[in-house]
Amino acid sequence: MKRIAESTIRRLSLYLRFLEEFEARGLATISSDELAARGGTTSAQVRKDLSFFGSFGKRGLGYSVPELASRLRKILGLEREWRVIIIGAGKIGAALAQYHGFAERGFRITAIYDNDPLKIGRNVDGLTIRALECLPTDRESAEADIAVIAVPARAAQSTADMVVEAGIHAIMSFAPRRLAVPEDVTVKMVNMAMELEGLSFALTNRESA
Amino acid sequence: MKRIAESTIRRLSLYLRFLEEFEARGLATISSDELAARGGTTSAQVRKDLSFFGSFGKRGLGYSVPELASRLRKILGLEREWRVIIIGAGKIGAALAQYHGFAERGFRITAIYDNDPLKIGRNVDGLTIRALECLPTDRESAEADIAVIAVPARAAQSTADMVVEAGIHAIMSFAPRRLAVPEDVTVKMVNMAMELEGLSFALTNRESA
DNA sequence: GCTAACTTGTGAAGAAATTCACAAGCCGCG
DNA sequence: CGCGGCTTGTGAATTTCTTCACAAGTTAGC
Repeated sequence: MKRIAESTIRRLSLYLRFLEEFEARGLATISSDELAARGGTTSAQVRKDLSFFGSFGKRGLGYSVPELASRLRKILGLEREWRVIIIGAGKIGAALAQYHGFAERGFRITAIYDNDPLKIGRNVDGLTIRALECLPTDRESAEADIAVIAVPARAAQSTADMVVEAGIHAIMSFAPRRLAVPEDVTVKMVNMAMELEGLSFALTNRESA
Repeated sequence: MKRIAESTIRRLSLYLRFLEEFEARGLATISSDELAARGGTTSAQVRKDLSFFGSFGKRGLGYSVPELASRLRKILGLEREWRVIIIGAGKIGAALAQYHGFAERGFRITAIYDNDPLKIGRNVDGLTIRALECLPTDRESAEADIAVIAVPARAAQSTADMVVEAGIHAIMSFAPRRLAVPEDVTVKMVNMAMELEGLSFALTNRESA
């Protein structure tokens, strides 16, 4: 299978959300044009994105909403539950642990770690913060699919090493730096401050302003 | 000025972080190669990114750390403070309001709104949650530079309309859908669940797995 | 002041992503 | 059953982004 662009996956994820809305409203079919309008893209883009995975539509008619939704869930791997551990119980880590939106989409948080003795043992939304040094031997981390790294930037690489050692193959990192990992480990960097800086740039460089 | 790619801006933002680290450590100069290594890119990419804005380096020597940092801050518009309002005091909105990391980078949260009577009047980290209907007349929203939209997806568009009406030109939205706005308004969509789905895809489609 | 070792800045080449454009297929109606 | 109106799927064209490669400039050492 050819390598799929990250932007394609991001869009598939978005299409799925629109389909879920349509599903809830009981609509039977949808055209690439309607999907595109909601996603802010073009119908050709929608069809091209889908074409990497097969042909799911009917010419002249469009796509069956429930069928396409189901196919996308399968493609994105959302038919199962994923177990997520959070490392770092600071502002970001704690906020994520308390945010229930992920569980609703099949990402269950199973443990949260920190290395601050003042935090260890405390409770965050039903989860007890554990000592980071327990990570290598914990059942939860051994069974986890995804690790969220929410530690200070300088500790990010050593944390990533630990996570890789524990056999986890997917990392979502909030630290603004590249993490060196084996190539069978996928890293996604997330950083809201950087997004805000993108807006700051846009505001600063507007025509008028 | 030629249109600058979003990916370029994102990288500039990242370079700036590395420069700040180097600055703190007192290093005087850095080469494009060193910046690239930390950012997971190539030296040519770093130089190309910078070249859109001028030439800041010295051949044979590299870049002056404090000077390049200062230039990047200027390019990104980070020499001033930006006023941010948050709309939606649910899980995400409240978490953002309590997260002090933004203020540290010059994004000061000046108000938070909700339309739930049960939430209005409550306090979140020193800010009183205000009624959404006050937004059009509030001084804070009139003076705000950036609006964070953290409301349910179905309310996102009407919220965006309100924000645009209030004269705000930059929106960070957590709702997974395209927002229709005038072209002098910049929208950035952020969605952690979609990022997680990207990891889910990667895990599902690994060679071995 | 000359040479050797570096590093930038940038056109040109190459790769990747997006858009175009149209043949092929489906449906409904008379 | 044939025609008209739609919509998909996909090669080709186009646009955008990244990488290459090298001239030009800088410093350090002798």
